[in-house]
Amino acid sequence: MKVSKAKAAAHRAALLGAACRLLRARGLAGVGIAEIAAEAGLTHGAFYTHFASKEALCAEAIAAMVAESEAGLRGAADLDVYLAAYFSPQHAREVGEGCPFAALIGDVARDCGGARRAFSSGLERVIDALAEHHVGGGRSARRAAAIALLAGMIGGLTMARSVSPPVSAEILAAMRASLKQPKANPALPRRRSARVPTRRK
Amino acid sequence: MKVSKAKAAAHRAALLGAACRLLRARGLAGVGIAEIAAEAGLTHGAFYTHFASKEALCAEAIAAMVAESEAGLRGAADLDVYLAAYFSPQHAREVGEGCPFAALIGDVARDCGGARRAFSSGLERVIDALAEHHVGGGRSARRAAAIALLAGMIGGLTMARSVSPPVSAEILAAMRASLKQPKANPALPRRRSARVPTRRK
DNA sequence: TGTACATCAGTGAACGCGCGTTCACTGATGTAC
DNA sequence: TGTACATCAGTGAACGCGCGTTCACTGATGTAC
Repeated sequence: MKVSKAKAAAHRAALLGAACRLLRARGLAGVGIAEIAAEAGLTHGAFYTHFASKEALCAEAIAAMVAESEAGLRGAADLDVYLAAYFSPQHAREVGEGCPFAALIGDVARDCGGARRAFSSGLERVIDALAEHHVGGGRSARRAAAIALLAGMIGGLTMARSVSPPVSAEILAAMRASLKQPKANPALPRRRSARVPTRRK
Repeated sequence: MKVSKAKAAAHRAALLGAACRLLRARGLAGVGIAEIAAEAGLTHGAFYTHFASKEALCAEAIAAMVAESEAGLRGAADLDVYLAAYFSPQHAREVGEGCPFAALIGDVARDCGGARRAFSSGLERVIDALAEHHVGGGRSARRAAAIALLAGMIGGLTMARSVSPPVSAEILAAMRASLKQPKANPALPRRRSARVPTRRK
């Protein structure tokens, strides 16, 4: 039966929210439309009044997740605090609520559709956001430093999620120590000073 | 019909080889038994005379891939040369022949079976192999440095594979510059010297 | 060495299953009068 | 404001499809004599 426009909009938001959680936790191929709809309190048929296809949903969910991620990063006052939380055991455990880049980069690297486009444009914006946390050097040098940092973040977190608990803890600790105070940035080997402090500290 | 034992052994090796290539290129869920068997010149029915299940094949294929990867790393004379090749556009392009950790870490992070066990034990051995390329500090400090390096490798390569060609090139260049000569190792912030040269240079 | 036959690697039809998607239908909504 | 009715969000059965796996069967292999 028909429902009010407000309820329909809420249903759409619920579908998108469930998709964000489930896709992150289990991957693009690991979740079905029926489960996403059930999580949102609907049947699978209703899904298609809100989204054209699973592919369209994935693209929109990824766009929403990376936008939220970018906002969180831009709102972070202290990069060290942000990184400590990023490499916390809790973040390693809660894949469904965590960094969408770490959770979905493997799936997206093989995708060729809208999901990849949403992911990659979000990744670029996050590189810029991270670059703004560095001072010194030109735009491309700051971007290079941001890329190296982001690579360590994504690689370190996914590594921690792929091994047994004790090794996971060792990896998280090593990454926290490694990326804290990125003052000796090897991406700028010939700058007069290797010191690249975070913007606010 | 029956075939000679030598041919049967060759068929098994062909199945495993095809699995290694296809699984890396398209992920654990992205390839079917029928396609792997066809790639090896067999039909899907023959597959089950060599492997108990797809899960068993995945575990064995991952074990083979990570062993080969570890051997390549241990045989590398110069880490800088190894890293330059690792972050080459060719390596970013040829997923099916490249680093199994970067290709499969997303899938394995969600797996709970033999595939994950094979992957994680291989990852640990590669951490040790990388640690041996560093001198200075105790075992745990060298492992921490190796973890940070490996995180950058896996994260950087998967990032380069998830974006458009120009950004991919930028990421690869930034990672090559960032990880070359890991002399200023942030994993050892309080050591008397941050200089941790590679073993042979 | 030659023969008879048990073994078993490989074939391909068939299985149940879950997937993404479609569609005839339902009935509350919200608009036209 | 009250009523009649077109709209359309949601339901659930049904679709084709590809998957992993099974199994009766085939026929070359390789062993026992």
